[in-house]
Amino acid sequence: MNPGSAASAGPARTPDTLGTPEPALTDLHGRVTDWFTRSARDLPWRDARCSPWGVLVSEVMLQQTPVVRVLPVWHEWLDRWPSPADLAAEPAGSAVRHWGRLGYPRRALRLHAAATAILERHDGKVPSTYDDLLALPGVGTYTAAAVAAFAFGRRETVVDTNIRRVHARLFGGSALPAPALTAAETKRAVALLPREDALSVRWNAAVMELGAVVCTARAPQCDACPVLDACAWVAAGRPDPEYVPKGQAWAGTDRQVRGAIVAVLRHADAPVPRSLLLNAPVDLGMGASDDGVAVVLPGPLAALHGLRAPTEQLERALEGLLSDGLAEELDHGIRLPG
DNA sequence: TATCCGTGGCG
DNA sequence: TCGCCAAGGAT
Repeated sequence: MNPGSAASAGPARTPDTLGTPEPALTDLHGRVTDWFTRSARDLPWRDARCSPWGVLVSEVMLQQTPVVRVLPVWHEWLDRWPSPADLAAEPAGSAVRHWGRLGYPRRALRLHAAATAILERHDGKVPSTYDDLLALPGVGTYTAAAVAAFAFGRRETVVDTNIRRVHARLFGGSALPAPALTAAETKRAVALLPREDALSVRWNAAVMELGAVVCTARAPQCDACPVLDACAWVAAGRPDPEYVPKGQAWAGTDRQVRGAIVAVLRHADAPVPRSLLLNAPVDLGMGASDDGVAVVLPGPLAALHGLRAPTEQLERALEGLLSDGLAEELDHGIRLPG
């Protein structure tokens, strides 16, 4: 049961992948959490008064999006929708519109669906267990563990990209973790987790923070690291990464076109005619019409047509948005989902 | 499991 | 300048 008490001979050891004696592990816990106490960023979702809903919203917004860009949108959302019921009472398109430019707007859609599910299945209260959280739309293994831990104080094994990188360097001696999460990594994270609930929560938050501000991907600030002397990667002379991360293509992709279309819809106050999305108007003036059909801000529409995307791609991107529920088509045009 | 899904700042 | 990267999830 206790991962660290399985060894037979010699000092108590955590499992093979780690090989760190118990006292050394306790020392690491203390040094990293002490560092966290001293230098943690003051983020609103870390405030003790922040609701579980606020934590859930933050975790979804932070999926693949930096803290600095999340902050203003998070405040706007929590102001506007202080509870899951408040969001669920609105059309899904409202969530997408107020998502701003955080990217991956399907997350807004899923957050709205999660709010609805919370209302229907959990009496409007964010569930506190890993399994119940995992069942919510847009909540995967990371987010379920993070919310259970940070909003409810549960002992969960939280594994995000920051924690993976810290573990890879500190214990694995590698510059970067494997391309995809491995079973061995999860096992190691489980073995490292402090036994006591409150300490495990701080450990999760602290290692994540360490990866976010010190043990960063590109230019790690090793001089500020509380466990520099224990780092296997530094001890090995900071070897280069063992593989080349494949970059994310962008220019000319469907994603780029989808993003441009959603931007148009977000700024439109009425359904936008399909023809206006697919074909560049002869005169790019205001793109507006007279009898209440559509008024489109010129910026996003000009940006869309500025991509010079083939009509076929525009159509494919639009169909994708429609089938994903990020847009809906009415008789007179296309809009965010009502 | 590999791929798709946005956006913008930084080294 | 431009590729890399950011508290992932769903399929």
